[in-house]
Amino acid sequence: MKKARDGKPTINDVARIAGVSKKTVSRVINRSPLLNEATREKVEAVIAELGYVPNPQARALALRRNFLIGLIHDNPNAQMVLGVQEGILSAIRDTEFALVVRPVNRRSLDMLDDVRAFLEQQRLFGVMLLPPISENDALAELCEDLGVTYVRMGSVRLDEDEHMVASNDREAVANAVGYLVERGHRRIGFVAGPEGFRSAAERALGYRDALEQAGLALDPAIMAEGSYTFETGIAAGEKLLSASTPPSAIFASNDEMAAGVLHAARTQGLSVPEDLSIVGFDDTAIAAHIWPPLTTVRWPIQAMAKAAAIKLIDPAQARKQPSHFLSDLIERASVRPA
Amino acid sequence: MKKARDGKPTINDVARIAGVSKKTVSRVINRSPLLNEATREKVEAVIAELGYVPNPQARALALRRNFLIGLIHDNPNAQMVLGVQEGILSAIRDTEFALVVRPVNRRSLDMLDDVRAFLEQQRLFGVMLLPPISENDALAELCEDLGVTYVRMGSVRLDEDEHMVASNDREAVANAVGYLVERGHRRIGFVAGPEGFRSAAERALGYRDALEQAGLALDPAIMAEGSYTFETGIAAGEKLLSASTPPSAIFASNDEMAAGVLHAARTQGLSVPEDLSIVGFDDTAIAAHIWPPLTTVRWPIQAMAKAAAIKLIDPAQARKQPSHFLSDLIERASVRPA
DNA sequence: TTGTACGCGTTATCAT
DNA sequence: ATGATAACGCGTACAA
Repeated sequence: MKKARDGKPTINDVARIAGVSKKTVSRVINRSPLLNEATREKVEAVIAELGYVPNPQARALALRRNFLIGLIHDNPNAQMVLGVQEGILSAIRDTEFALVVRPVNRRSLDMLDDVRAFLEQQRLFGVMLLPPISENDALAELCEDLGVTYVRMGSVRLDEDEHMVASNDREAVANAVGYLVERGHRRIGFVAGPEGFRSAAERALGYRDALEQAGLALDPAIMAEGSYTFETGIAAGEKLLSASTPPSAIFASNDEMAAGVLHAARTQGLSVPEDLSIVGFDDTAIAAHIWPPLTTVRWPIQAMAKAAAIKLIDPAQARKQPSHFLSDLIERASVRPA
Repeated sequence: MKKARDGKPTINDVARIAGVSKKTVSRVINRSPLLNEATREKVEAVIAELGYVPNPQARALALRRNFLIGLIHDNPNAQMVLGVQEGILSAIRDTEFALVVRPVNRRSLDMLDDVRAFLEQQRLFGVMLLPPISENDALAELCEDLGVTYVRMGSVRLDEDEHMVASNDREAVANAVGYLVERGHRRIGFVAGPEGFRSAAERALGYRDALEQAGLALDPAIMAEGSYTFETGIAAGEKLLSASTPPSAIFASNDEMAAGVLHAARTQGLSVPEDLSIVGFDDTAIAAHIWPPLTTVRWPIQAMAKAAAIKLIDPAQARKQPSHFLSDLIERASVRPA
C-alpha cells in the first residue's frame, strides 16, 4: 500500500482514508442513487479534504471515450471563430469537457487526410464544423466513418437536425433587402460572395426573393461578385456605381465587401448614406468602426454554437435544442430613405 | 485472445499479428534505438496494414502526463487570439500535441479559482498565458504550484526567459513616435491605454522616451487616457483636438482608439492625414479597413506564439528560442509630414 | 448498500 | 535485442 506519495491523490487514496472501497468512491463521484447517505457524506468529506479530482485520462481509458470536443475551422473570420469558442465554452462550463481547436486549410489538397489523422489520433468525443468547411459533405462523412459525432454550423440546413445548426441566410438577406425596399429604394445593387460558398449562394437567393417580392427586376448591371474581401468589395462597388443608372442602395454579402463599397463610393465623391445606402452582413468588428457605422445582419453566433455544443455532449438535451436560428438586422447609420 | 473486435486496433493486436510482444511494438512506436532492424520493419508493416494509431489516453495514463497544451486568455482581441492559435498550431503540427483553449474573465473575482479548477481537472502538459492576464503574477504562481509549466506572452519581460516571450512595446512605441518626429512633427499627442495594463504603461514609457530623445516636453494638454475602446478613443481625440494648441499628430495606444481619434477628427472637420497624422498600435483588422488606412505597429504574434509553444513542449529547443521580439511599423496612409 | 476482481491500452522494470 | 509482468487510475460485472 502506497501513501499519497508525490502526485495528486487518487481514488485509491480516497478509498483507503475513507475506509471504503474504490467502487464506493466511484459511485459517489458518479452520483449513483443507491448509496447510503452517511457513506456518501463521509466520502465527500475526504474528497474535499484531499482536494481529490478524478483523472480524466484514466476515466477516458476506462470509459473508452474521452471528454474533448474539437472545433475544426478554416478561419472564416476571427470574430466568428472566437464567438463560437465562447459559445461552446458556455455550454461545457462546469462539465468535464474541454475544447480543442484545429484550424485547417480549406484549399490544401490533403485537408481531409489532415483531419483524418487528427481525429484518429486524438479520438475526440465529437467535433464541430464551422463554415465554410462545414459545407463539405466528405468531411461529415469522414466523421461518420470514424465514429466521431459531429455538428455542422452553416447558413442553411445541410444535414439532419441532430448534426446541424443553421442560420437562415436566405431569409435574413431577404429581410435586409426588404428593409431597403420599405425605405423607398427601388434600385438596389448586390455584391455576391464567391462561388462555391454555400452562404454566398443562399444570400444571393435571398436578394432575388426580396426583389421578386417587391416586383423589382434583376439587373445584372448592378450585380457583382466578390470573394468576401475588402479589395473585391472596392472593385464591385466601382462596377455598380458606374452603371448607367447607378443604384441608390447596395447590399453586400459581407461586411468586408461592404466596407470596400463604402470606400469606392467615397472615392467617387459620394456620401454615405446621403447619396448611397449600404447594408452588410456578419456584423464583424469593422461594421461598427467604419464611418458611417454599417447597418448589417448579425448571426446569433454564440447561441448557435452553444446549441451545437449541447447537441454534441448531451443526447438527452439534443432534441430540445433548436436547429434553426434567425439573424437580426442591426440598424446603424449607413442607410437612409431614398 | 480477442480479435480486433469492433473498435480500433490496439497494441495487442499488432503484437499478436506481428508475433512479438507488446513491449517490442511499444519500442517501435517510441523509436527505441536498441531494436533489430528486421523486427522493426516487420512490426511497422503490421502497423501500416492495420492502420494502428496509439491511444493517447492510454499513453497519458501510463506516462502520467498528457499531450494537451492550454491557451488561457481573456480575449484581448479576436485577431490576436487567432494569430496565437495559428502560431501554436504551427509548432505542434506533426506532433501528438493538441491545443485546448480556455477563455476566462479577467474581471471575474473567481478567475483564479476558475483556472485552478481547469488545470486540476484537465492536467495539461503546459499552458500559455496571453495578455492581459499573462501580467497577473498570481496566475503564474498558480501554475507553478500546480506543477503545470507555463509560458507568458507579454509586452515586456515579466518572467524568466524560459517562461516568457515578450515584445518590446516601449521600444516599438518610441520608434513609432520617432517616426513622427522624423517627419517634422513637434506637437505629438498621446492616447494612453487603461491603468493596470502593463502594455499601456510600457507604451506610455515609449512615448516619453521618444519625446525626451527629441528634446520635446511632455504636455498634459495633449495627453489622454482611454480603455482601449473605440468610444474612449473618440473622447480622447476630442480632448486633444480642443487643446489651445492642438497636436499635428497623435499616437494612440491601440488601433481601436486610433479609429476613435480619426472619428473625432472627422467630426471636427479635420482631414486625415492632411490636418492630422495618426498612428495606432496592434495592426488589427480595423487598421487596414478604415479610411485612410492606419499606420500602426504590429507584433509578430504568430512567431512569438510559435516560439512560446516550442519552449513549452520541447525543453531541448527551449533555450534556442528567442524571448524577445521586435515589432514592425506598418506604414499606411494616416501619416504625412508636418 | 458495498466490495472483489478484472479490463481499458500503454509504458516501465527487470529478467533473459 | 526481446519478453513477462506489473503498474497507471478508474469503471463495471458479478458477488456478497
